[in-house]
Amino acid sequence: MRHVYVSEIAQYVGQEVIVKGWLYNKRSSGKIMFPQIRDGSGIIQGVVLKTQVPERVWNDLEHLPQESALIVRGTVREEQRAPGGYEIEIHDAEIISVAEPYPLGKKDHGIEFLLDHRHLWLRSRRPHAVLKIRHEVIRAIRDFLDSNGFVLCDAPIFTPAACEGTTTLFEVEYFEDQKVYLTQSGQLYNEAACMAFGKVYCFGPTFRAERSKTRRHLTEFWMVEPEVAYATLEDIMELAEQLVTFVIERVLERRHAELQVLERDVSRLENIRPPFPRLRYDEAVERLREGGFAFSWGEDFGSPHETYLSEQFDKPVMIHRYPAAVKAFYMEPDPERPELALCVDVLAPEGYGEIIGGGQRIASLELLTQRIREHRLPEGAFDWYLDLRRYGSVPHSGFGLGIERTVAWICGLEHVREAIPFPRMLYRIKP
RNA sequence: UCCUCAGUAGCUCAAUUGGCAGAGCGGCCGGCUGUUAACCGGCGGGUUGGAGGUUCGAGUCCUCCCUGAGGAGCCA
Repeated sequence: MRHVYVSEIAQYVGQEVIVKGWLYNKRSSGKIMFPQIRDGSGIIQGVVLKTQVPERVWNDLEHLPQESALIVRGTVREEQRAPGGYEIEIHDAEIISVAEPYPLGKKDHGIEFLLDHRHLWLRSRRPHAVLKIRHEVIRAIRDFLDSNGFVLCDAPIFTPAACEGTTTLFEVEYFEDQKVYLTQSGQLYNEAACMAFGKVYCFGPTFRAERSKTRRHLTEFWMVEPEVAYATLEDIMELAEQLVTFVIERVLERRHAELQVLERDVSRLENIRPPFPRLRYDEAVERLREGGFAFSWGEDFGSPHETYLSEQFDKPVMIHRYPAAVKAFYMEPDPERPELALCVDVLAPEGYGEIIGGGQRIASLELLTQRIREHRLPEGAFDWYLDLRRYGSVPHSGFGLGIERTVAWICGLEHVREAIPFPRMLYRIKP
Protein backbone atom coordinates (compact mmCIF):
# COMPACT_ATOMS: atom_id res chain seq x y z
CA MET A 1 0.00 0.00 0.00
CA ARG A 2 1.40 3.35 -1.04
CA HIS A 3 1.51 6.64 0.79
CA VAL A 4 0.58 9.20 -1.89
CA TYR A 5 0.21 12.96 -1.90
CA VAL A 6 -3.07 14.59 -2.84
CA SER A 7 -1.36 16.54 -5.65
CA GLU A 8 -0.63 13.26 -7.47
CA ILE A 9 -3.90 11.49 -6.62
CA ALA A 10 -5.12 11.46 -10.24
CA GLN A 11 -2.46 8.85 -11.07
CA TYR A 12 -3.99 6.39 -8.62
CA VAL A 13 -7.60 6.13 -9.80
CA GLY A 14 -8.96 2.69 -8.93
CA GLN A 15 -6.10 1.96 -6.55
CA GLU A 16 -6.02 1.58 -2.80
CA VAL A 17 -3.74 4.25 -1.28
CA ILE A 18 -2.77 5.84 2.02
CA VAL A 19 -3.10 9.61 2.60
CA LYS A 20 -1.45 11.24 5.61
CA GLY A 21 -2.77 14.62 6.62
CA TRP A 22 -5.14 16.72 8.66
CA LEU A 23 -8.92 17.07 8.77
CA TYR A 24 -9.68 20.29 6.85
CA ASN A 25 -13.46 20.21 7.07
CA LYS A 26 -16.27 17.72 7.37
CA ARG A 27 -19.82 17.43 6.12
CA SER A 28 -22.10 14.61 7.10
CA SER A 29 -25.56 13.40 6.32
CA GLY A 30 -26.69 10.68 8.68
CA LYS A 31 -24.94 7.55 7.58
CA ILE A 32 -22.63 9.11 4.99
CA MET A 33 -19.80 11.47 5.84
CA PHE A 34 -17.49 13.60 3.71
CA PRO A 35 -14.25 14.46 5.53
CA GLN A 36 -11.98 16.77 3.58
CA ILE A 37 -8.35 15.92 4.14
CA ARG A 38 -5.43 18.22 3.42
CA ASP A 39 -1.85 17.00 3.32
CA GLY A 40 0.08 20.13 2.36
CA SER A 41 0.04 19.31 -1.34
CA GLY A 42 -3.71 19.68 -1.71
CA ILE A 43 -7.15 18.88 -0.34
CA ILE A 44 -9.18 15.79 -1.15
CA GLN A 45 -12.69 14.78 -0.22
CA GLY A 46 -13.13 11.45 1.51
CA VAL A 47 -16.33 9.44 1.57
CA VAL A 48 -17.21 7.28 4.54
CA LEU A 49 -20.26 5.01 4.56
CA LYS A 50 -21.37 3.93 8.01
CA THR A 51 -22.43 0.53 6.75
CA GLN A 52 -19.10 -0.20 5.09
CA VAL A 53 -16.43 0.71 7.63
CA PRO A 54 -15.68 -0.78 11.05
CA GLU A 55 -17.74 0.85 13.79
CA ARG A 56 -14.53 2.14 15.37
CA VAL A 57 -13.66 4.13 12.22
CA TRP A 58 -17.09 5.74 11.99
CA ASN A 59 -17.12 6.68 15.68
CA ASP A 60 -13.58 8.08 15.53
CA LEU A 61 -14.36 10.28 12.54
CA GLU A 62 -17.83 11.36 13.58
CA HIS A 63 -16.64 13.66 16.36
CA LEU A 64 -13.14 14.40 15.12
CA PRO A 65 -12.39 18.14 15.43
CA GLN A 66 -11.07 20.22 12.54
CA GLU A 67 -7.26 20.05 12.03
CA SER A 68 -6.90 16.73 13.83
CA ALA A 69 -4.13 14.64 12.28
CA LEU A 70 -5.10 11.37 10.64
CA ILE A 71 -3.99 8.70 8.20
CA VAL A 72 -6.62 7.19 5.94
CA ARG A 73 -6.67 4.20 3.64
CA GLY A 74 -9.06 3.97 0.73
CA THR A 75 -9.75 3.72 -2.97
CA VAL A 76 -9.26 6.68 -5.29
CA ARG A 77 -11.96 7.41 -7.83
CA GLU A 78 -12.93 10.07 -10.28
CA GLU A 79 -16.15 11.75 -9.13
CA GLN A 80 -17.83 14.78 -10.65
CA ARG A 81 -19.64 15.63 -7.45
CA ALA A 82 -16.39 15.90 -5.49
CA PRO A 83 -14.58 19.24 -5.32
CA GLY A 84 -11.47 18.83 -7.47
CA GLY A 85 -12.93 15.93 -9.41
CA TYR A 86 -11.45 13.11 -7.30
CA GLU A 87 -12.36 11.54 -4.00
CA ILE A 88 -11.19 8.71 -1.84
CA GLU A 89 -13.57 6.08 -0.48
CA ILE A 90 -12.26 5.53 2.99
CA HIS A 91 -11.99 1.97 4.31
CA ASP A 92 -9.90 2.63 7.37
CA ALA A 93 -8.63 5.59 9.36
CA GLU A 94 -6.08 6.01 12.11
CA ILE A 95 -6.28 9.11 14.30
CA ILE A 96 -2.78 10.44 14.96
CA SER A 97 -3.76 13.36 17.18
CA VAL A 98 -7.08 14.87 18.20
CA ALA A 99 -7.03 18.64 17.86
CA GLU A 100 -8.38 21.08 20.42
CA PRO A 101 -11.21 23.31 19.09
CA TYR A 102 -9.60 25.10 16.14
CA PRO A 103 -9.62 28.91 16.39
CA LEU A 104 -9.96 29.61 12.67
CA GLY A 105 -13.52 29.18 11.50
CA LYS A 106 -15.09 28.78 8.09
CA LYS A 107 -16.41 32.30 8.08
CA ASP A 108 -14.40 35.48 7.65
CA HIS A 109 -12.02 36.77 10.26
CA GLY A 110 -10.56 40.21 10.82
CA ILE A 111 -6.96 40.87 9.88
CA GLU A 112 -5.81 41.32 13.49
CA PHE A 113 -7.11 37.91 14.47
CA LEU A 114 -5.63 36.29 11.36
CA LEU A 115 -2.20 37.84 11.90
CA ASP A 116 -2.24 36.79 15.56
CA HIS A 117 -2.86 33.25 14.29
CA ARG A 118 -0.52 33.42 11.31
CA HIS A 119 1.11 30.14 12.39
CA LEU A 120 -2.26 28.42 11.88
CA TRP A 121 -3.57 30.68 9.10
CA LEU A 122 -0.81 29.29 6.84
CA ARG A 123 -2.90 26.12 6.58
CA SER A 124 -5.83 27.88 4.93
CA ARG A 125 -6.41 27.97 1.19
CA ARG A 126 -5.59 31.59 0.54
CA PRO A 127 -2.22 31.92 2.33
CA HIS A 128 -1.33 28.50 0.97
CA ALA A 129 -1.87 29.74 -2.59
CA VAL A 130 0.00 33.01 -2.01
CA LEU A 131 3.04 31.33 -0.50
CA LYS A 132 3.21 28.74 -3.26
CA ILE A 133 3.29 31.60 -5.74
CA ARG A 134 5.99 33.29 -3.66
CA HIS A 135 8.03 30.10 -3.92
CA GLU A 136 7.48 30.03 -7.68
CA VAL A 137 8.53 33.68 -8.01
CA ILE A 138 11.75 33.04 -6.09
CA ARG A 139 12.48 29.89 -8.05
CA ALA A 140 11.89 31.71 -11.33
CA ILE A 141 14.23 34.54 -10.32
CA ARG A 142 16.96 32.08 -9.43
CA ASP A 143 16.44 30.03 -12.59
CA PHE A 144 16.58 33.15 -14.74
CA LEU A 145 19.75 34.54 -13.19
CA ASP A 146 21.49 31.18 -12.81
CA SER A 147 20.90 30.30 -16.46
CA ASN A 148 22.14 33.71 -17.62
CA GLY A 149 25.62 33.44 -16.17
CA PHE A 150 25.04 35.15 -12.82
CA VAL A 151 26.92 33.96 -9.74
CA LEU A 152 25.13 34.00 -6.39
CA CYS A 153 27.41 35.93 -4.03
CA ASP A 154 25.43 36.83 -0.92
CA ALA A 155 26.07 39.99 1.06
CA PRO A 156 26.36 40.17 4.87
CA ILE A 157 23.38 41.05 7.03
CA PHE A 158 25.47 42.70 9.78
CA THR A 159 27.00 45.81 8.30
CA PRO A 160 29.37 48.18 10.05
CA ALA A 161 28.40 51.51 8.52
CA ALA A 162 25.30 53.40 7.74
CA CYS A 163 25.36 54.27 4.07
CA GLU A 164 21.97 55.93 4.29
CA GLY A 165 20.33 57.78 7.16
CA THR A 166 20.76 56.00 10.49
CA THR A 167 17.14 56.62 11.41
CA THR A 168 16.07 53.89 9.03
CA LEU A 169 18.65 51.35 10.22
CA PHE A 170 18.18 48.77 12.95
CA GLU A 171 21.05 49.00 15.37
CA VAL A 172 22.43 45.81 16.91
CA GLU A 173 24.91 45.32 19.77
CA TYR A 174 28.00 43.55 18.53
CA PHE A 175 30.93 42.41 20.69
CA GLU A 176 32.84 44.78 22.97
CA ASP A 177 30.47 47.71 22.71
CA GLN A 178 30.59 47.82 18.95
CA LYS A 179 27.50 48.76 17.00
CA VAL A 180 26.48 47.13 13.76
CA TYR A 181 23.39 47.60 11.64
CA LEU A 182 21.06 45.18 9.88
CA THR A 183 21.54 45.56 6.15
CA GLN A 184 19.28 47.74 4.04
CA SER A 185 20.78 46.53 0.78
CA GLY A 186 23.58 44.28 -0.42
CA GLN A 187 24.51 46.69 -3.16
CA LEU A 188 27.91 47.92 -2.00
CA TYR A 189 29.08 44.33 -1.50
CA ASN A 190 27.52 43.39 -4.84
CA GLU A 191 29.71 46.00 -6.51
CA ALA A 192 32.79 44.33 -5.06
CA ALA A 193 31.51 40.91 -6.11
CA CYS A 194 30.72 41.93 -9.68
CA MET A 195 34.31 43.16 -10.14
CA ALA A 196 35.35 39.62 -9.17
CA PHE A 197 32.71 37.55 -11.00
CA GLY A 198 31.33 39.85 -13.70
CA LYS A 199 27.64 39.12 -13.17
CA VAL A 200 26.43 38.49 -9.63
CA TYR A 201 23.36 38.61 -7.47
CA CYS A 202 22.56 38.47 -3.80
CA PHE A 203 19.26 37.32 -2.39
CA GLY A 204 18.23 37.76 1.18
CA PRO A 205 16.33 39.65 3.82
CA THR A 206 16.82 43.37 4.26
CA PHE A 207 15.69 45.63 7.08
CA ARG A 208 14.28 49.12 7.17
CA ALA A 209 13.45 50.84 10.44
CA GLU A 210 10.95 53.11 8.75
CA ARG A 211 7.88 54.05 10.74
CA SER A 212 5.69 53.18 7.80
CA LYS A 213 2.24 51.76 8.27
CA THR A 214 0.97 51.15 4.77
CA ARG A 215 -0.01 48.21 2.59
CA ARG A 216 3.36 48.41 0.84
CA HIS A 217 5.71 48.25 3.84
CA LEU A 218 7.38 45.62 5.99
CA THR A 219 10.33 46.19 8.33
CA GLU A 220 11.91 42.96 7.10
CA PHE A 221 11.56 42.09 3.45
CA TRP A 222 13.37 40.05 0.83
CA MET A 223 15.23 41.52 -2.08
CA VAL A 224 17.12 40.10 -5.03
CA GLU A 225 19.89 42.37 -6.28
CA PRO A 226 21.75 41.67 -9.53
CA GLU A 227 24.85 43.70 -10.33
CA VAL A 228 26.73 43.59 -13.65
CA ALA A 229 30.22 44.85 -14.49
CA TYR A 230 30.46 46.91 -17.68
CA ALA A 231 26.66 47.29 -17.79
CA THR A 232 25.07 50.65 -18.51
CA LEU A 233 21.69 51.96 -17.33
CA GLU A 234 20.13 50.81 -20.60
CA ASP A 235 21.57 47.29 -20.15
CA ILE A 236 20.19 47.00 -16.65
CA MET A 237 16.75 48.28 -17.69
CA GLU A 238 16.61 45.55 -20.29
CA LEU A 239 17.66 43.00 -17.68
CA ALA A 240 14.92 44.18 -15.32
CA GLU A 241 12.35 43.92 -18.10
CA GLN A 242 13.43 40.39 -19.01
CA LEU A 243 13.50 39.23 -15.40
CA VAL A 244 10.01 40.52 -14.62
CA THR A 245 8.64 39.04 -17.84
CA PHE A 246 10.21 35.66 -17.10
CA VAL A 247 8.77 35.59 -13.58
CA ILE A 248 5.25 36.47 -14.76
CA GLU A 249 5.34 33.87 -17.53
CA ARG A 250 6.54 31.19 -15.12
CA VAL A 251 3.82 31.90 -12.57
CA LEU A 252 1.12 31.91 -15.26
CA GLU A 253 2.43 28.62 -16.57
CA ARG A 254 2.88 26.76 -13.28
CA ARG A 255 0.59 28.39 -10.71
CA HIS A 256 -2.68 28.81 -12.54
CA ALA A 257 -4.61 26.89 -9.89
CA GLU A 258 -3.26 29.13 -7.11
CA LEU A 259 -4.10 32.30 -9.07
CA GLN A 260 -7.64 30.93 -9.41
CA VAL A 261 -7.93 30.38 -5.65
CA LEU A 262 -6.98 34.06 -5.27
CA GLU A 263 -9.51 35.03 -7.97
CA ARG A 264 -6.75 36.94 -9.73
CA ASP A 265 -7.68 38.49 -13.08
CA VAL A 266 -4.93 36.74 -15.05
CA SER A 267 -5.60 38.77 -18.19
CA ARG A 268 -3.90 41.65 -16.37
CA LEU A 269 -0.78 39.49 -16.09
CA GLU A 270 -0.94 38.03 -19.59
CA ASN A 271 -0.42 41.57 -20.92
CA ILE A 272 3.00 41.79 -19.32
CA ARG A 273 5.27 41.43 -22.34
CA PRO A 274 8.27 43.52 -23.40
CA PRO A 275 8.85 46.24 -24.20
CA PHE A 276 7.80 48.02 -21.00
CA PRO A 277 7.13 51.73 -21.39
CA ARG A 278 10.17 53.87 -20.56
CA LEU A 279 9.54 57.33 -19.24
CA ARG A 280 12.11 59.98 -18.48
CA TYR A 281 11.64 61.78 -15.17
CA ASP A 282 10.98 64.93 -17.22
CA GLU A 283 8.17 63.22 -19.13
CA ALA A 284 6.74 61.80 -15.92
CA VAL A 285 6.61 65.29 -14.42
CA GLU A 286 4.75 66.54 -17.50
CA ARG A 287 2.23 63.72 -17.23
CA LEU A 288 1.65 64.54 -13.57
CA ARG A 289 0.99 68.17 -14.41
CA GLU A 290 -1.39 67.16 -17.20
CA GLY A 291 -3.12 64.99 -14.58
CA GLY A 292 -3.66 68.04 -12.37
CA PHE A 293 -0.81 67.62 -9.88
CA ALA A 294 1.02 70.77 -8.78
CA PHE A 295 4.44 69.23 -9.13
CA SER A 296 7.68 71.16 -9.38
CA TRP A 297 10.68 69.76 -11.21
CA GLY A 298 13.29 68.37 -8.83
CA GLU A 299 10.96 66.81 -6.27
CA ASP A 300 10.85 63.09 -5.70
CA PHE A 301 7.59 61.29 -6.45
CA GLY A 302 5.30 60.55 -3.54
CA SER A 303 2.98 57.60 -3.33
CA PRO A 304 -0.01 59.31 -5.00
CA HIS A 305 2.27 60.37 -7.90
CA GLU A 306 3.57 56.84 -8.40
CA THR A 307 0.05 55.45 -8.31
CA TYR A 308 -1.13 57.96 -10.89
CA LEU A 309 1.81 57.28 -13.22
CA SER A 310 1.49 53.50 -13.03
CA GLU A 311 -2.25 53.72 -13.75
CA GLN A 312 -1.44 55.22 -17.15
CA PHE A 313 -0.11 51.87 -18.35
CA ASP A 314 -1.16 48.22 -18.31
CA LYS A 315 2.47 47.10 -17.92
CA PRO A 316 5.19 47.98 -15.46
CA VAL A 317 6.55 51.43 -16.29
CA MET A 318 10.25 52.27 -16.10
CA ILE A 319 10.96 55.82 -14.97
CA HIS A 320 14.57 56.82 -15.48
CA ARG A 321 16.96 59.75 -15.10
CA TYR A 322 15.72 61.34 -11.88
CA PRO A 323 17.35 64.52 -10.57
CA ALA A 324 20.59 63.44 -8.90
CA ALA A 325 19.72 65.49 -5.82
CA VAL A 326 16.89 63.16 -4.75
CA LYS A 327 18.87 59.96 -5.30
CA ALA A 328 21.63 58.10 -3.45
CA PHE A 329 25.26 59.26 -3.45
CA TYR A 330 26.58 56.45 -5.68
CA MET A 331 24.45 57.19 -8.77
CA GLU A 332 26.38 57.94 -11.96
CA PRO A 333 25.42 61.33 -13.45
CA ASP A 334 24.05 61.46 -16.98
CA PRO A 335 26.97 62.72 -19.14
CA GLU A 336 24.51 64.67 -21.32
CA ARG A 337 22.81 66.32 -18.34
CA PRO A 338 24.87 66.00 -15.16
CA GLU A 339 22.01 67.20 -12.96
CA LEU A 340 20.30 63.86 -13.72
CA ALA A 341 21.24 60.45 -12.32
CA LEU A 342 21.45 57.32 -14.48
CA CYS A 343 18.86 55.50 -12.41
CA VAL A 344 15.56 53.71 -12.89
CA ASP A 345 12.50 52.86 -10.82
CA VAL A 346 10.09 50.24 -12.08
CA LEU A 347 6.51 50.80 -10.97
CA ALA A 348 4.17 47.82 -11.02
CA PRO A 349 0.70 48.28 -12.55
CA GLU A 350 -2.54 48.56 -10.56
CA GLY A 351 -1.01 50.82 -7.93
CA TYR A 352 1.37 48.26 -6.42
CA GLY A 353 4.16 50.81 -6.34
CA GLU A 354 7.88 50.59 -6.88
CA ILE A 355 9.07 47.01 -7.27
CA ILE A 356 12.54 47.78 -8.64
CA GLY A 357 15.03 50.54 -7.99
CA GLY A 358 18.50 50.67 -9.51
CA GLY A 359 20.90 52.30 -11.88
CA GLN A 360 24.45 52.85 -12.99
CA ARG A 361 27.05 53.40 -10.26
CA ILE A 362 29.74 56.06 -10.19
CA ALA A 363 32.99 54.65 -11.65
CA SER A 364 35.28 57.62 -10.98
CA LEU A 365 37.23 57.70 -7.71
CA GLU A 366 37.29 61.50 -7.64
CA LEU A 367 33.57 61.93 -8.20
CA LEU A 368 32.62 59.20 -5.72
CA THR A 369 34.86 60.74 -3.03
CA GLN A 370 33.31 64.12 -3.70
CA ARG A 371 29.77 62.70 -3.39
CA ILE A 372 30.57 60.96 -0.11
CA ARG A 373 31.74 64.32 1.25
CA GLU A 374 28.72 66.17 -0.13
CA HIS A 375 26.42 63.70 1.60
CA ARG A 376 28.48 64.08 4.81
CA LEU A 377 29.05 60.34 5.06
CA PRO A 378 31.89 58.90 7.19
CA GLU A 379 34.63 58.58 4.62
CA GLY A 380 36.59 56.02 6.63
CA ALA A 381 33.73 53.54 6.40
CA PHE A 382 33.94 53.60 2.63
CA ASP A 383 37.67 52.95 2.19
CA TRP A 384 37.13 49.44 0.85
CA TYR A 385 34.30 50.65 -1.39
CA LEU A 386 36.55 53.34 -2.84
CA ASP A 387 39.20 50.65 -3.50
CA LEU A 388 36.86 49.29 -6.17
CA ARG A 389 37.51 52.55 -8.06
CA ARG A 390 41.27 52.33 -7.49
CA TYR A 391 41.82 48.87 -8.91
CA GLY A 392 40.35 48.55 -12.37
CA SER A 393 37.19 50.62 -12.08
CA VAL A 394 34.62 50.08 -14.86
CA PRO A 395 31.07 51.26 -15.48
CA HIS A 396 28.65 48.91 -13.71
CA SER A 397 24.97 48.79 -12.92
CA GLY A 398 22.47 46.88 -10.89
CA PHE A 399 19.08 46.95 -9.24
CA GLY A 400 17.08 45.56 -6.35
CA LEU A 401 13.73 43.85 -6.78
CA GLY A 402 11.41 43.63 -3.75
CA ILE A 403 10.00 40.12 -3.48
CA GLU A 404 6.92 40.86 -1.39
CA ARG A 405 5.71 43.75 -3.53
CA THR A 406 6.21 41.63 -6.62
CA VAL A 407 4.30 38.72 -5.10
CA ALA A 408 1.55 41.06 -3.85
CA TRP A 409 1.16 42.46 -7.36
CA ILE A 410 1.12 39.05 -9.07
CA CYS A 411 -1.38 37.69 -6.54
CA GLY A 412 -3.50 40.86 -6.50
CA LEU A 413 -3.17 41.18 -2.70
CA GLU A 414 -4.44 44.11 -0.65
CA HIS A 415 -1.30 44.17 1.47
CA VAL A 416 2.31 42.90 1.30
CA ARG A 417 1.97 41.30 4.74
CA GLU A 418 0.30 38.31 3.07
CA ALA A 419 3.22 37.87 0.65
CA ILE A 420 5.65 36.64 3.33
CA PRO A 421 5.12 33.70 5.72
CA PHE A 422 5.69 35.65 8.94
CA PRO A 423 5.49 39.41 8.35
CA ARG A 424 7.47 41.84 10.48
CA MET A 425 5.76 45.20 10.70
CA LEU A 426 5.98 48.39 12.73
CA TYR A 427 3.91 47.05 15.63
CA ARG A 428 3.85 43.34 14.90
CA ILE A 429 6.64 40.88 15.57
CA LYS A 430 4.57 37.90 16.74
CA PRO A 431 4.23 35.06 15.85
C1' U B 1 6.23 61.57 13.87
C1' C B 2 1.45 63.42 11.91
C1' C B 3 -3.78 62.61 10.03
C1' U B 4 -8.30 59.57 9.76
C1' C B 5 -11.31 55.48 11.32
C1' A B 6 -12.49 51.48 14.65
C1' G B 7 -12.87 48.50 19.50
C1' U B 8 -19.99 44.72 21.76
C1' A B 9 -19.99 36.54 23.04
C1' G B 10 -14.11 32.30 21.06
C1' C B 11 -14.86 34.63 15.69
C1' U B 12 -17.74 38.06 12.15
C1' C B 13 -21.16 41.65 13.13
C1' A B 14 -26.39 43.95 14.77
C1' A B 15 -28.67 47.02 18.59
C1' U B 16 -33.78 53.12 15.48
C1' U B 17 -33.93 59.59 19.03
C1' G B 18 -29.90 57.90 25.10
C1' G B 19 -34.78 53.31 27.12
C1' C B 20 -35.01 44.97 28.39
C1' A B 21 -27.47 43.48 24.92
C1' G B 22 -29.02 40.15 19.91
C1' A B 23 -27.89 37.06 15.32
C1' G B 24 -24.80 33.97 12.31
C1' C B 25 -20.44 30.90 12.63
C1' G B 26 -17.55 27.83 15.94
C1' G B 27 -18.46 24.44 20.55
C1' C B 28 -21.88 20.64 22.91
C1' C B 29 -26.54 17.31 22.16
C1' G B 30 -30.01 15.25 18.53
C1' G B 31 -31.80 14.33 13.09
C1' C B 32 -30.59 13.30 7.96
C1' U B 33 -27.10 7.72 2.60
C1' G B 34 -24.03 12.69 -2.15
C1' U B 35 -22.46 16.78 1.05
C1' U B 36 -20.05 21.45 -1.61
C1' A B 37 -18.41 27.54 3.93
C1' A B 38 -24.13 21.27 3.73
C1' C B 39 -28.84 21.63 6.04
C1' C B 40 -32.75 21.23 10.23
C1' G B 41 -33.94 21.32 15.77
C1' G B 42 -32.04 22.22 20.79
C1' C B 43 -28.29 24.00 24.69
C1' G B 44 -24.48 26.94 26.73
C1' G B 45 -21.79 31.55 25.89
C1' G B 46 -21.16 39.15 27.96
C1' U B 47 -16.97 43.67 33.42
C1' U B 48 -19.96 46.42 25.52
C1' G B 49 -11.09 47.97 25.45
C1' G B 50 -9.87 50.94 30.41
C1' A B 51 -10.65 55.19 33.87
C1' G B 52 -13.56 59.32 34.88
C1' G B 53 -17.90 62.53 33.66
C1' U B 54 -23.15 64.18 31.93
C1' U B 55 -28.11 61.88 32.77
C1' C B 56 -33.89 59.26 36.13
C1' G B 57 -31.32 56.00 32.68
C1' A B 58 -25.08 55.27 28.60
C1' G B 59 -22.96 50.00 24.00
C1' U B 60 -24.80 54.92 22.26
C1' C B 61 -23.04 61.67 24.49
C1' C B 62 -18.18 64.26 26.67
C1' U B 63 -12.71 63.99 28.47
C1' C B 64 -8.27 61.26 28.95
C1' C B 65 -5.71 56.68 28.20
C1' C B 66 -4.83 51.75 25.80
C1' U B 67 -5.07 48.60 21.48
C1' G B 68 -5.76 47.89 16.32
C1' A B 69 -6.45 49.37 11.18
C1' G B 70 -4.81 52.45 6.59
C1' G B 71 -3.01 56.86 4.78
C1' A B 72 1.09 60.78 4.68
C1' G B 73 6.29 61.40 4.84
C1' C B 74 10.32 57.69 3.50
C1' C B 75 11.03 53.63 0.72
C1' A B 76 11.43 47.85 -2.31
